[in-house]
Amino acid sequence: MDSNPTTKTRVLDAALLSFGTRGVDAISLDALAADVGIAKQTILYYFASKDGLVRAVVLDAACTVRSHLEAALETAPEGWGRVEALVHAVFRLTLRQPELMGLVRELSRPGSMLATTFVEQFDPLVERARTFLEAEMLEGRLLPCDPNLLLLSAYSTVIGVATEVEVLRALGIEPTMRSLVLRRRELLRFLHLALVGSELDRRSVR
Amino acid sequence: MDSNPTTKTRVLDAALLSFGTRGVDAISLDALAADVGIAKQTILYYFASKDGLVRAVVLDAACTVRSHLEAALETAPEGWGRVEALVHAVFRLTLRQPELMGLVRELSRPGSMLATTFVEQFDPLVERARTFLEAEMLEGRLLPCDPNLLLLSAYSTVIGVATEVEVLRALGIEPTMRSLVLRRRELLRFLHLALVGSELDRRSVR
DNA sequence: TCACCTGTCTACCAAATGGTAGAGAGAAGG
DNA sequence: CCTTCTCTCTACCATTTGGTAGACAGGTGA
Repeated sequence: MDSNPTTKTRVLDAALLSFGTRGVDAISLDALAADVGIAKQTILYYFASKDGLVRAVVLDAACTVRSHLEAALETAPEGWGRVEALVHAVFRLTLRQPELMGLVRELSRPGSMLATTFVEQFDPLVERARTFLEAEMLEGRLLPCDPNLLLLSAYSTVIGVATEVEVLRALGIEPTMRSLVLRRRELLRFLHLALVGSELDRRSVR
Repeated sequence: MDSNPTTKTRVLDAALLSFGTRGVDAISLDALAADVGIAKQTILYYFASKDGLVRAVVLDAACTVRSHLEAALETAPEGWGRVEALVHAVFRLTLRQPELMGLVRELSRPGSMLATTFVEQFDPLVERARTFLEAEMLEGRLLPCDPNLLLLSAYSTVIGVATEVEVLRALGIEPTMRSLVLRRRELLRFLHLALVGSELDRRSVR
C-alpha cells in the first residue's frame, strides 16, 4: 500500500465512496473537494469536468470489480464451484466496499450512458460465463435453459441479496455481518436448486 | 376515467414519470412545471416543498403497486399459483408503468429516508407472504428454508429481471415485448425450481 | 356590493453549482 | 539566476435551484 496516495487517487477514492453511497447527482464538486480537504479547482485540474470525473470513477470501479471476479475464477474449482466462487467474491466485495455495488446499481438505471461504459468492461467475463454455462448444460451438470436469461436472473439475485439493505430492514433483518453470511448461504442454496436442480448439502457450503 | 384531471394529479403523474425514469435529483421543479405546462409556484401551492412532493409521489406509487398486488392475490389459486400471480402482476405493472419500478429501485438505495415510507405500505402484504410461505413449507409443497431470506431472494430476482434493461442490453438482448415474456417464463422456471424443487411443466406456464 | 377563498401567475431572491481566469509556490533544468 | 513546468490556491461568474411575496382573476356566500 502506498502510504502517501496522490491527490488524484484521493479524489477518485472519495468520489467513488460518495457517488456510490449517495448518488452522483447528490454530490457537488464543492462537497467532494471539502471532503478530500482540497479546493474544487484542484479536482478540475485533474478531471476536465464533473462528467469526466464520473467517467473516471466508473472505469476505475469497473476495473476493480472485474479484477476481483477474475481473481476468484483463477483458483475456482470446476462446475458448481465456479458459481460459488463468484458469489463469494461479490459478497466479499460488498462487505469491504459497499459503495462499489451501490455504484453498480446507480449505473443500471435505464438510459444511463455510463451503464454501457461500465458494462463493456465485462464483455469477456460475460462471454466466458455464457460458454461455461452452455458446456455445463451439455454435460448435464446444469439444467438446460437460455444462458442469457439465466445469467440475468442470477445477476439480479446476487446483486439484490447483496445490496438491498432497506428491503432487509423492512423484513425485520438488521444488516449485520452475521446476517450477511446467512444471506449468502441461503442465496447459494437458492441458486443451487435453480441451477443444479437438487438440494445443496448444507455442510459443504463454505 | 376522469377526462379532466385536476392540476394536482397531473403534477403527481408527471412527477412519478420523471422521478421514476430519471431520478429525483435529476428533475428540478422548474423542469417539472414546464413539463406539466404550469408555473412552478403552482406546484408549490399544492406541495409545500419539493420534499413534500416527492413524499406524495412515493406514497401514491406505493398505493398503486400495493393495490395491483392485492388485486392479483384476490383471484389467485392456492399454492404455487399465488407466486405465479404475483410475478405476473409485477411484470404487467412494469410493462404499463416502468417508472413505477424505476422509483422502487431509486428508493431502495441504502439510507434513503423514503424507503421506509414506501416499504411500510407493504407490511401487511409481507406478513401475508411470510405466513403463506411457512404454511406451504409445513405442508411440504415448498422446500423448507428461512422465509425472510427467501422473500428477499425472490424480490431481488423479480425486480431485477423486470427492470435491468441495461444489463440485458449488455447481454445482447434488446428489451422488446417478446423478450419480456421470455424473461418472465424463464424467471418462473427459475423460481419454481428454487421453491418447489422440480422442473416446471413449460406448457402450464400461463 | 363586499368580503373572502381558491387557484394560478409574474417577479424576485439567496444559496448552490459547474466552470473560468489567473496568481503563487516550489521543484527541475539550463 | 532565470525559465519552465506541475500543482494548488483564491477570486469570480453565469446559471440553476428551491422557495417567498404578492398580484390578479374568478367563484361563492352574506
